[in-house]
Amino acid sequence: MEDHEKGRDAFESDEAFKLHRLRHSTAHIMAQAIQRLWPHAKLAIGPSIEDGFYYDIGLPETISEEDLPRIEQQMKKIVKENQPFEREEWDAETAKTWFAEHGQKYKVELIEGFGDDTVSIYKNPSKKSDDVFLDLCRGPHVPRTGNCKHFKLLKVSGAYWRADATKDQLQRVYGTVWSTREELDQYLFRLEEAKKRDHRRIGPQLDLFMLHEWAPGSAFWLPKGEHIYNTLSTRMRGLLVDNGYMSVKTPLVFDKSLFETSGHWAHYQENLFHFAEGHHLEGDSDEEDDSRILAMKPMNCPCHMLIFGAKKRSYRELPIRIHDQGVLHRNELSGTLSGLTRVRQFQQDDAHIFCSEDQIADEVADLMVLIDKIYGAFGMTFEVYLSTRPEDKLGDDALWDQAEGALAEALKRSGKEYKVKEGDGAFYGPKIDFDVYDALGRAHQCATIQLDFQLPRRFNLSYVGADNSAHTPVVIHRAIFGSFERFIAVLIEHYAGAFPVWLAPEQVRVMTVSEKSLEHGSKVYEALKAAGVQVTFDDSDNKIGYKIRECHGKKVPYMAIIGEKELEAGTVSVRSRDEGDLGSLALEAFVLRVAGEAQIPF
RNA sequence: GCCGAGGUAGCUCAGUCGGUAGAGCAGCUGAUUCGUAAUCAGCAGGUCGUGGGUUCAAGUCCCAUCCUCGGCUCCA
Repeated sequence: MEDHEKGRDAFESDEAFKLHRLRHSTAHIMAQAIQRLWPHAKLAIGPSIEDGFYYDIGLPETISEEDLPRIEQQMKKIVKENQPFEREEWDAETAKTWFAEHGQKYKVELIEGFGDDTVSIYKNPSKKSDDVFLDLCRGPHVPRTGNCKHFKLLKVSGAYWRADATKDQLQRVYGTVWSTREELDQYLFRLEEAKKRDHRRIGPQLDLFMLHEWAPGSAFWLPKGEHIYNTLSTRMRGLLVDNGYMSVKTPLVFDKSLFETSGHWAHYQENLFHFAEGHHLEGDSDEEDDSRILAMKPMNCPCHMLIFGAKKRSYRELPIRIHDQGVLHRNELSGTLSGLTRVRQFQQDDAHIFCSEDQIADEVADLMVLIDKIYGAFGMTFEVYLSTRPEDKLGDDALWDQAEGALAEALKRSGKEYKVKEGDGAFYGPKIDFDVYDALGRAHQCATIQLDFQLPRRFNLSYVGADNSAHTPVVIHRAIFGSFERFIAVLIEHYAGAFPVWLAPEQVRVMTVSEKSLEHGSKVYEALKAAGVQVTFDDSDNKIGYKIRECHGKKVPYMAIIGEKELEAGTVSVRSRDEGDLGSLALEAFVLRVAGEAQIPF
């Protein structure tokens, strides 16, 4: 096989393979450029990633964004030199010695990690100097550096050697590269578009939510955002109750015993907010005394275990489906917080289904129908993944066989294509993950279905079966939106803030052309309000053009413009956010239209 | 938490070498009564994230701290 074609089989398509090769090769070019600028730079790894590449570099000086143009310039020179990529097989010991002599300790560590007798090296000889850049690399690469013209460096950040916080902190330089100038431009344009849709920009702009430094990681939902939140949560609750769920509210603060039982205290303690029950003033040695330790729940499942366990249960009751939108707190690392997508306080459309093993397939099949319906209503598509038993799992193989079989069966019944991620399940059970795609084609993890054999055991849960003996129920953890916070963030970006009428916090804005139409405008406003429309009235004495412009900025779906013509005819002049001027409509017809579009489509 | 960048009026941003804090939009007041994406004028708005320090003098320099942002999964 040609050197440049090695590894083709691992990719889905020629296109994907070529992009990988291009990206990985450009990472080498960047490494060479950086080494020209900082000869003592220690190279770590430089893989291709989705849409680009990065290279991790150990360097005492910091590389800042201002250095990127210098690096790019150097890279352009290397591209122009059109150096070949030449593969060589080296004896591992020889390679280790070479890299050690050149101060490349990470490469030495990598070679030791492989444990192979030989390693492959890629050389980039330069015609202009004796300088030969070489790097430990599995390959493959494009034939020459001249193949990597359309790149751009994007950002620098920190990253740990081998993703381990106890190891050296390296500097990671990210870049992107494409086969053609057009593709590069398109990608950069997409980045710009995504920036414009960023929920952290649009959210405050549209008065949906705000953040404050005194509540890091927790959102303030302002009236318009609260309306969206409430629309989604109320509808979801109704839908689930219609589908045989019971809806509950459960406590926020618990004795730590609950989490000792659930396992969170042992495995999740660093993410729990906890405190002593006794009354303490600042400076007291708070939790060292003998008072009880309380913790805020990070998940609802332990509460639902208590509810199930509070009564003697019969197989006739199963499945028991408990829905709970309880407020959850997780003490995420300060550096990981981000807008609404990574928060410390949130709510989920959470539910736990307690059932027997042979009910799993039916339950999951029903969920697939719900998930399909809901994401369809938002115009979003999704991909499905089945994650199977990992190596360090709990429970015997027979149980896993049955559970994985049940999930697979449910997926088949749903008719959805799905991919299997072998070994990617949780230690306590297999799961189904959903990648939801927004309007920009970006994937988000929202819905999830996870089987759990362990938690019911930890809580000693049982039900009496038809055979009059005790059985342990299986628990299905499931969410459709996932966290409302994250889901609304996804929606804001999906719609770019231009929500459909049924979700829009302000559906119609009535506006007057002049003072002369105040009275008729007021009537229209009242009529819409009486019909249950989310309507506001702009009776300011600004010019109509100004009002339209302002309203457009707030992405209100409909403007009802009221002037003297409308007063005489008893109509409204309607301007749609998406379709522009719709002309005159009878008031009743307009009300009907808006009310129709205000129906929640799931 | 760690590495890097940032924080100036409600928002977007300017502020040179350390020498009296600026603009546009938004807001308020007044005028204007107007037909589909910005009417005019005036006024007000600031402990420059917070706390220390250096200096005759700090938005600017130094230290600490908080928050926000880019990352810390993609394994040569």
